[in-house]
Amino acid sequence: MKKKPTPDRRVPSQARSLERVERILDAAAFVFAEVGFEAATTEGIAARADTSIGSLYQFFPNKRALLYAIAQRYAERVSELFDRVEAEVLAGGQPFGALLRTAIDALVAFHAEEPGFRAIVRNWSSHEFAEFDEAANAEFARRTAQLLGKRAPKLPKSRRPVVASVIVETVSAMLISASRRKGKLGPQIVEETKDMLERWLAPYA
Amino acid sequence: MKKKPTPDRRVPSQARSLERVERILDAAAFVFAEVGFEAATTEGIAARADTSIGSLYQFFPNKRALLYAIAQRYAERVSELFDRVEAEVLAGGQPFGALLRTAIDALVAFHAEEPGFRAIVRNWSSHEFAEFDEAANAEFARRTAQLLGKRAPKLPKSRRPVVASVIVETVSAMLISASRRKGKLGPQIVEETKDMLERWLAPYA
DNA sequence: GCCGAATGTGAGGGTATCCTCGGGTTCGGA
DNA sequence: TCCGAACCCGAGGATACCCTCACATTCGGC
Repeated sequence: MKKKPTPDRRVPSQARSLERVERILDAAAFVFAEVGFEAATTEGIAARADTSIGSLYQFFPNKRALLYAIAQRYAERVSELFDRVEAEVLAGGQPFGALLRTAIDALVAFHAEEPGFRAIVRNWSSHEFAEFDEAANAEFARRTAQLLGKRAPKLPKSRRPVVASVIVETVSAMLISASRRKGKLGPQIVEETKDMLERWLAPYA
Repeated sequence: MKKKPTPDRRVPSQARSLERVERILDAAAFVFAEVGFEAATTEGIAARADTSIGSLYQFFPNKRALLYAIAQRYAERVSELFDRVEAEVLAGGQPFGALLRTAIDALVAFHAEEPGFRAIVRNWSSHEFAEFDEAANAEFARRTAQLLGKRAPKLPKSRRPVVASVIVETVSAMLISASRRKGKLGPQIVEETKDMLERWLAPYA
């Protein structure tokens, strides 16, 4: 529990180092998603990025900065996903249930194909990253609550934040548990979860 | 990723050592629940148990054995909780929704007051304990599926295991997320989750 | 081609933590 | 009371891993 001096790092400017930083982040995302943050080693990440441990520390002050960088890289992508859902809401074409299902499918696909996102979701609720967890959850819950305001008018305004929290927690638990199962069970879990959420929320639409 | 030799340990026989083992387990449960498994140190656990690191390793071959021992200690208690719910089901007095709510309340209370149980649930889905996670989940899901067979006859038999899995994952995610919130938000999350599960499952009753 | 800045490297220092081990202490049956 | 077994202890060996640093290499404007 020491204070971290957090020494400054060089900001990459040449194309060579920019590409190297990208490779390091990809490798870190892969390794974090694969074995978890604690078990991951910086040397392993450097090796997988086909570079040296020294280069890694040229650009990242410490291991945790890697996770933060990945988070930042994906925050925007998830935010775009929200944007798209909001656009759908404004277009007003889809019924509530279909909208929910589409959104969840998009998240599941994103989670499946992006090791970076998996790394984030997996370590989401880790002890080490309580503040980060809090911030991410607050952001997602806030936007979810906004959507509820538009598509679930029968839901009392005071309950919106809580309902949004439950949605966010339920969906992220689903992502993790579904991705851990082998065979057909994963997709089945996703489908049942969609049913659950839809039936729960439908009366408020 | 080495093979663990897992050397044998002495089995406590005298009252003195039995009590010491209990103290060590209590301390381990507390520390694991407090800071997480990875961040916990065996020396810290020994200190909190008011004993020495040497004594700890007299009875436990390694750190992970502590978590397993705690799990075993609580497996029985949770099993008893299931027994009670099953008895209620057989008695047949309570309507489905009330039964669900009672069961969840019991779990929430248990989770709140037992650091051992918190330690287990928290590390439940940790990477390091995949096999253990699998086993625990399978057991809880199996019993939940049985209960569904009795109280949700309209649910197709083939969907029972999946629905049971979703229930188990949702409830454990709820336990963790609710216990992390300060103030009234925790209990509110519990209430909303109960609503969600009840509304989802009611049509199958 | 020259040269300073940017970049790359990996052996090793520092530290944290798991677990052992040899020696001392306490217990409890005879 | 006696004695072997059970128990307790904590310094330190072994290991793992984060991160630094001094030096080598490459880049790119001139």
